[in-house]
Amino acid sequence: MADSALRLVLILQKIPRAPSKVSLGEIRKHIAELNISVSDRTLQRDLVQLSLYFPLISDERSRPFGWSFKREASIDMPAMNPHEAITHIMANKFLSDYLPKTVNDYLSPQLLSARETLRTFSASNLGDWSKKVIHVAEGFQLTKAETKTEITEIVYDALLHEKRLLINYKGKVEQEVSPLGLILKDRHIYLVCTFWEYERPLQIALSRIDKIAITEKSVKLLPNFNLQIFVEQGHSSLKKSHQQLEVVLKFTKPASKHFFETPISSNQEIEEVDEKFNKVSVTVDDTKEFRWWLLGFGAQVEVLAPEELREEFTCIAMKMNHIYQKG
Amino acid sequence: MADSALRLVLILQKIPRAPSKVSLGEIRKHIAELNISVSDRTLQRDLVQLSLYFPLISDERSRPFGWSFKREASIDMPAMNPHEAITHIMANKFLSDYLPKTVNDYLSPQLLSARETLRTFSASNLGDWSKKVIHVAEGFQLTKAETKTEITEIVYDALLHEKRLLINYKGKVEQEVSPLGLILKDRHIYLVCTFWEYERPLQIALSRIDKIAITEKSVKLLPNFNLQIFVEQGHSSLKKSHQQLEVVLKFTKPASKHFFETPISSNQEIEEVDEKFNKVSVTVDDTKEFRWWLLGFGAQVEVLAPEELREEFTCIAMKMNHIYQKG
DNA sequence: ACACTATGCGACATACTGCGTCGCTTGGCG
DNA sequence: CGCCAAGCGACGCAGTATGTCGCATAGTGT
Repeated sequence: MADSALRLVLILQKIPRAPSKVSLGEIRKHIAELNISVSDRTLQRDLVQLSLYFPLISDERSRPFGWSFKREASIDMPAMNPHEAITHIMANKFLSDYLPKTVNDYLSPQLLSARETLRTFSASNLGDWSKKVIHVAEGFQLTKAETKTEITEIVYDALLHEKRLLINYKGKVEQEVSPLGLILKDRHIYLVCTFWEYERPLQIALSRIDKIAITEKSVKLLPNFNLQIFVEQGHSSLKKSHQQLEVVLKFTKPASKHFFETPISSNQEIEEVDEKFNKVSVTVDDTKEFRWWLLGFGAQVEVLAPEELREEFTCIAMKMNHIYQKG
Repeated sequence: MADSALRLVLILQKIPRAPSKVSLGEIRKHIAELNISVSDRTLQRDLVQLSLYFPLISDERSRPFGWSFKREASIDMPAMNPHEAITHIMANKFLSDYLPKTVNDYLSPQLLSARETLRTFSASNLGDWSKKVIHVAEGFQLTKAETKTEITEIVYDALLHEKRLLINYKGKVEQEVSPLGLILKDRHIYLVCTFWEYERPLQIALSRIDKIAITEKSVKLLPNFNLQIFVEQGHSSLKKSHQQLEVVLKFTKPASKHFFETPISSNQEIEEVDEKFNKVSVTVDDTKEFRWWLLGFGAQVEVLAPEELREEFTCIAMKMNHIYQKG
């Protein structure tokens, strides 16, 4: 039997959260794909019925009407299980330290139901579950970039519909760009795009865009563009080379202690030198980041090998000493 | 009739993803609480109906039967809109670089529907959407800890039900612990817990647990325990002090360049010294991490103020120079 | 500016199906 | 072994969901 109630549920499934919307035609198509044939009139009635019980809104400013859920509406199906709920809370704590607020806003419906799930499930009311999970950011944190919601949304739309954008960046004049992709890096979101008819992709931080508008013009296609390769080819100047370094380091024991817990790399070997020092041998990518990280240990580490790296460090140590001695 | 549609949705909402499950009795209770009175027979029929169109499975090995969604099933209501979908993909890329695989496994149903949403929505088939978003990890990355799924699940359960755990940690003998909370730090998940009847909370890395079992014994309660305070009180030795430092730094221009884009803190001021150097004044928390980060610049930065910090750096520079000169 | 078409919506009659009830069967538990 | 709870097939009736038709209105194309 072609159950009408079931059809209502299937329709509900196709209705997105505002500001997205679906037309009756799209719903008809979806229902037809499921081998349910009913007249349009019935679907119209269904929508009206559903809106009695669910927070649906129909945008009647233009025809066909567009149906959507209210923005904050959330109906969780399947019910979130407690493990998933914990995971959502952890993920959220983590993301909120690194990604712009916009990102967490979009994920907040899930977060709310995670909290709700744990609230009803928790053995006692010993406390809010979000207090049982905490994120301690590693390293020194630069300020997190905040991007205006409107700007993020317009960038998303342009990427989705593959339309060009008009942007004002850092107070410069309006530029027309063809969006290609997004890079998450250093707590910022960067838009990779080409300018006007040029073919060289560049990256711009969303947080630095002052004004933005989407156009009707389709993007300039770069058939061979690949974001992964774009990033790897050091446009982002990440890798010093694609080579690996076999490094031998002499650490003070306190400094080396935490490599027991968190290995630098999978082939790490630790060996005791004397009562004050450990020797650590590892293979790492030859990157700027590695040098930066290693320099951070200051006088707690000595580079024993390779010779080139030792020389780099000798040189830096000399220069630093020189800087501070002269004062 | 609209009642029946509403009822179906309410039932669906109560059905969790496998391996959790609900019995008809639990559904009846839930429905009754919402002031809907139908016979059990109707509910049974509803479940059968729903399973025609949704990936429901009923565990008929024992009575009452247990209903659940298939493990990978995801039904998003409201339908995910494209912006949410993009956000999910970004969040996933990001998390997978930092959190154990287990975490992403739990989030994967949403990820699947995000991909599906974008696949149907995308203007062209220019490519998989996941290729339009990329995450470039900042800094030097230590290896990511992987935790066995079973261990994570048991820890979650113990936290949820507030039961003690028996763990074998780093090959030591079995210990009884009362779980208190989770800390995310340095790409690891740490369990904060007390041992036996002791009252001092300690943290252990999930990745270092070899064997684990949940008990029926309730946790030892620490009424005054607060995870936030536990972390802040420097058990994790994060803050050198709660004080702020007014720092003046002299950077080489290349090094200072990226503070224009990514400020160190909100009150940062940059001023030109000469053609080679910029002077940067900022207020920062007085932490180890800040020193580490600053040291990473090597000879590209000079600490001008405060005097104490300058002395620290002078000392480190001397020691480093000493280390490398002796060789 | 025009007609044309798509969409939305009220009314109506009927076939249909969703619902509770009853009773039999099966499995779990003491 | 026996009792009780849960599952499920059958049945009949009430209620309503559905298709159809017709009209109004808003876009669309020429």
